[in-house]
Amino acid sequence: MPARSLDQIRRLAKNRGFIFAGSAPYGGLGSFWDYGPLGVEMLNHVKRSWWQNVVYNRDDVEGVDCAILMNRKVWQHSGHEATFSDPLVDCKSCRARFRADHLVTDAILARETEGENVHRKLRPIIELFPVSLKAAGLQLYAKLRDDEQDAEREANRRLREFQDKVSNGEKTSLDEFFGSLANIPGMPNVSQYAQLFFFVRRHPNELRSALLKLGKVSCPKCQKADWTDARNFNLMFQSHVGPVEANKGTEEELASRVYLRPETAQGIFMNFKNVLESSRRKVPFGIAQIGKAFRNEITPGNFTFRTREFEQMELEFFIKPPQFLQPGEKTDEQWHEEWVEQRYNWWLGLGIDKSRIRKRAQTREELAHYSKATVDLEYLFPGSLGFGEIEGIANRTDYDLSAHSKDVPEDALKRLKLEKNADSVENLDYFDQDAKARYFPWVIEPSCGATRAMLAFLCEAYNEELVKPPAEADIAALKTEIDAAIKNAEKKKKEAEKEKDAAQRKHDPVAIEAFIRDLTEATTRLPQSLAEIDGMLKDHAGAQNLELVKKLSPKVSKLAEDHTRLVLKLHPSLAPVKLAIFPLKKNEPRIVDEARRIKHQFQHLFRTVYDDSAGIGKLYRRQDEIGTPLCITVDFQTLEDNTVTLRDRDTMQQIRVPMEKLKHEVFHRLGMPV
RNA sequence: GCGGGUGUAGCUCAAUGGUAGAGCGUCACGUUGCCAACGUGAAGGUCGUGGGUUCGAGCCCCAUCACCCGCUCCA
Repeated sequence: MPARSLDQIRRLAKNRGFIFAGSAPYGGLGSFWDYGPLGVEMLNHVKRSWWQNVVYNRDDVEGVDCAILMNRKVWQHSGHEATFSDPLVDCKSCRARFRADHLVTDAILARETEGENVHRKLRPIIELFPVSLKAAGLQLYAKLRDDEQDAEREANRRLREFQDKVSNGEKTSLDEFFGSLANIPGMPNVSQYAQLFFFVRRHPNELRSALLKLGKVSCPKCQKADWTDARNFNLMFQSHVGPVEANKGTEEELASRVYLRPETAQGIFMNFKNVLESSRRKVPFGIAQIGKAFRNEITPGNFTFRTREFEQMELEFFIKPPQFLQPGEKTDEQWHEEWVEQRYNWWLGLGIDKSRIRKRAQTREELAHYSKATVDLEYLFPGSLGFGEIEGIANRTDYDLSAHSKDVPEDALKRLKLEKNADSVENLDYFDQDAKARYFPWVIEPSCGATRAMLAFLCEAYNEELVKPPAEADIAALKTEIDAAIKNAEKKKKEAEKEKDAAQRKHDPVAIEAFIRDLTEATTRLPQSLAEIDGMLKDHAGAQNLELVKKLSPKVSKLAEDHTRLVLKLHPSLAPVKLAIFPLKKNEPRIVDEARRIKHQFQHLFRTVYDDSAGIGKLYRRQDEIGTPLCITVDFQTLEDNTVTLRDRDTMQQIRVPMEKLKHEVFHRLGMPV
């Protein structure tokens, strides 16, 4: 059974030297993580395995490693500078800059407080103003979600119609839009302005721009109502090349500004021609790259799942556009499908269980405008995270290479919604000898997070196994205490239910109920579920602040620790340490010498450790915790017949292996070529 | 971003406003003939950080940071 919470993984990762919080002596820095001795080994293995899968094992892929900093124009023409999130607008009159969504919601609230149409349900929201403006929109959103999901869907549909009208220049107005919302069955009876809160927060810049204009929102600074279109604040980290002291936005500043790449892909596109010519490749072929990427995420979190600095493994696979295909050649759809399968199988091959990984085709609404189709691979992470994207395989058509080229046919520009590129001095196109045609290749892009992959593999490998059953009397006593804890929890639940004011509640009755249900169920599976219950008492949302649970928890922990082992069932190729060698008796020089000799024999091949600092049982458990697949123990018999015991991590079984067959046996079990 | 919660040794957690502790882990020595053995000893803390109240703060107040849970968001 894999990890139940990311907290377990975080603890193990810290204790054993996989992953540490960064800048610890200074209190850390939000969501930056350092990889320790074992972490760097494992991350390297993840990357090497990927490289093996997409580069070595194929005849049609080359690798590159590009600079993290690139000419700013790369990011302008890739679209990143313009379209990376938070919406900003400028006042054309006084050049002040504002968050578009804030402006709109501010204006709405101002009208509300002036007495226009304030509904009673809105009063508590208004009272929050101006401390938590957004909370107002969110509360309405929560209300919609809880009570009227159908209404929300219908409202969204009408909103899209409205947006289309605005962007097509058709005649419409806010009043008309809200009029159309009012007759949706189940729509909460709150004012138009409250509704607006909700929509402004969640919808795109076209709408925000339209609202600014239609709503006649005036500039807080100069009172004029003349706005630029809303555009997105970008999530790219900025830096400067060379010494610059100019103010932001000035010509001098812009001239030296660079961005830390938010994806590695653009470096590949920049080198399309270099690789093509230097490696004498023909389409179809691919270019792979592994490297760091940076995004100034608004909400990082969930351990290493979403961080501002992370590592990507990306492949851009260049193929013929559909119109040049000869009979029998693979279409873009077929290539896409093939890469989805290849990548999916990579995950399965490294031990991800089918029940926890899924392919999910993005819906048409989700697709980026250049993408024809995208399939996400999602892993079922523990706890609240749930299914999270670990890889996306996109069909990017000819968007990227066209976007960076100087001469692109008019019809293609129109189709791709691109402007003519006056900055580029090259055409990233390809002359196809067979088709006797010049074209911009299409691109299939499998893009995988290396650091996310490592997290998924850790979660998948995490196992707490019962190795020896506890005494029946201990189990019986434990059950009695659990019963008491459940009764106590039920009492707290009832107390919480009586308290009508949610803000005054000490407990969340829904969470407690789930906790009681889960705990009751797990208790029936004792003693197998011992470790599970231990974790539940510590991490379950409904277990927080329950007195008896707090008392029970250490007892369960003790019992669990005594009878379970923690083992990372990592695929051998991912395990940070492949082999550990122990002397059975550390005070016997002949045994110690022989163990060290064996370590020396293997250490140049892969990470190998020698350890004699504890009893043999503890030495095994230590290696189990970090996922070492094999342990070798040298004992007295070794001195007589030159054999050692080889112990398997997963089964804990040992066999005797003669020294001359040791290398063969180890290689075989590690899945390495003998 | 919002709401709730938690910050004390590497980890899990104790400690009426009055001398900072336990278990586990780590290290050293001894012992130990295969699955978290034992003995002795040691290291490790300005109690997340900064202010305030007080004769005195781990504990009370304010601020701030980090993390967790639930929403929200999401390359």
